[in-house]
Amino acid sequence: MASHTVENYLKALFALANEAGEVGISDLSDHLAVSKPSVNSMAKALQQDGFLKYEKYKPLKLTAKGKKAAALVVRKHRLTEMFLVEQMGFGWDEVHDIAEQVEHVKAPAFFDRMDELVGFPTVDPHGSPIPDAQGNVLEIDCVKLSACAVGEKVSLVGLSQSSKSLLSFLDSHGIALGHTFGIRSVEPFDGSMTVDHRGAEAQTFSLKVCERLLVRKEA
Amino acid sequence: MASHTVENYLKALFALANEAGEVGISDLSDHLAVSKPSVNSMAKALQQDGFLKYEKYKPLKLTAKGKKAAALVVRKHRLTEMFLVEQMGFGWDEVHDIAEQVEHVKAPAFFDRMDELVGFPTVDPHGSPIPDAQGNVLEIDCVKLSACAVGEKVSLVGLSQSSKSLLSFLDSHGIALGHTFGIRSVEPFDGSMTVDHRGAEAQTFSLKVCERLLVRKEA
DNA sequence: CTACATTGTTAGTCTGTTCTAACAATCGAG
DNA sequence: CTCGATTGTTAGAACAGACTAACAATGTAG
Repeated sequence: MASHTVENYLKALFALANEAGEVGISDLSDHLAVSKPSVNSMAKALQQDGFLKYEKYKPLKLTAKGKKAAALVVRKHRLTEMFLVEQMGFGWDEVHDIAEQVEHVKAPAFFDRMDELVGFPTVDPHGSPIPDAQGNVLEIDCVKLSACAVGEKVSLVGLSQSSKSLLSFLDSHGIALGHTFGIRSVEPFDGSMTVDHRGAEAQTFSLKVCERLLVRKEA
Repeated sequence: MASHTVENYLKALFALANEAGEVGISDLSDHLAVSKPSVNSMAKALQQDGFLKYEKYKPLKLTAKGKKAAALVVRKHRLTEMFLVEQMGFGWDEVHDIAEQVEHVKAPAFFDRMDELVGFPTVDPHGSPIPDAQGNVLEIDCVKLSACAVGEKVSLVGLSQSSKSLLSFLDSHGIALGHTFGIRSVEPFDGSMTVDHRGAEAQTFSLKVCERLLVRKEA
């Protein structure tokens, strides 16, 4: 199995490819807080091991093998988050850092048991999909709240780039996955949106917030 | 905090000191499956960091700081084992290897929560004491079964050097912590003992087994 | 189309942890 | 007390993963 470090590179590659498409050396360097030469030499190593297609000056591309390996790390991470919330009583804003550590444990039975104990979930506590044991990732049908129009009714299914500060923002506004919003108005100047939350009090979100909320349009 | 590797050295030092008193470079080398020169250089490093007192050709001695650090690693290991058995349904023979991995997680809250969820245990699933959060280890009042005499009644409180094979031996004989034994006879030739198990069927254990069973004499 | 900013690469070094080969100290049996 | 076995040490090298400094390629604004 891959080292702790390699697992982190794979996970980063996977995440960046999913949100940005193209992944450059600098992106990884920023994301992992590691120098560009370090990323460069790791890229060569990963290519050597067949995880990555790497050509000088070209964007980095995970191979099928790399994608699968990365998905399995993500699986361990997200199962752990789910377990921490459901079985251990942690808040959704506390689990990321712990899972970041636990995900490197090499003991399949440990994660299988977690999976079982939380009832084979398909999404983690932030609504992100949990890859299956073969490394397949289910695409979730959703759009950013910022891409919705006045009058639409939507429900919150996930977050893009959930950070501790976003999570506590949502907590403090009483917002959780599954809640519904009806879009009242969009401010043309700054893109902020006013919505009613669960059919009740109206709330206004900045564009920055709206870009992080992934919603599904209600029937 | 100490690296994965350093934690393993500390844990080994702690374990060896507890059963053998004196710890030599070779003991550690065997226990960790690492060459003697490696141990030698790590010994110097640990001394540098104040975990160890090291003098050429002298046995290794953990300092107070070293003992505490080691105890805290052991604490994480044993809490994890307890959690795996009590909350996750693993067998006592399955948890060592998983805990060996999980013990290196750096997230105090994670272990605190385990502690809470299993009710602040004082011993792990094999009867070994769990050091407290300050690194203090409670001594357990027990002797090897092999040190007991005919006619005594004892109860099993722990195991010394529990290995997978010892655990499955005990499982297959229906023996668990807390069970009582009455010593019927000791074979002078090979030291094997015949005992009655929980006041019922008689069983005979080899000396090797009797040296691994830690018992408390019943009132 | 050039010039500069961005991005990527090379070369060389450092730390942590490991190894082997060779040598030195210690200890126990006779 | 001495010899041989055990145990410990030194020296030297390897590998993974990271760094800085310096340089090269790329792409974009004017």
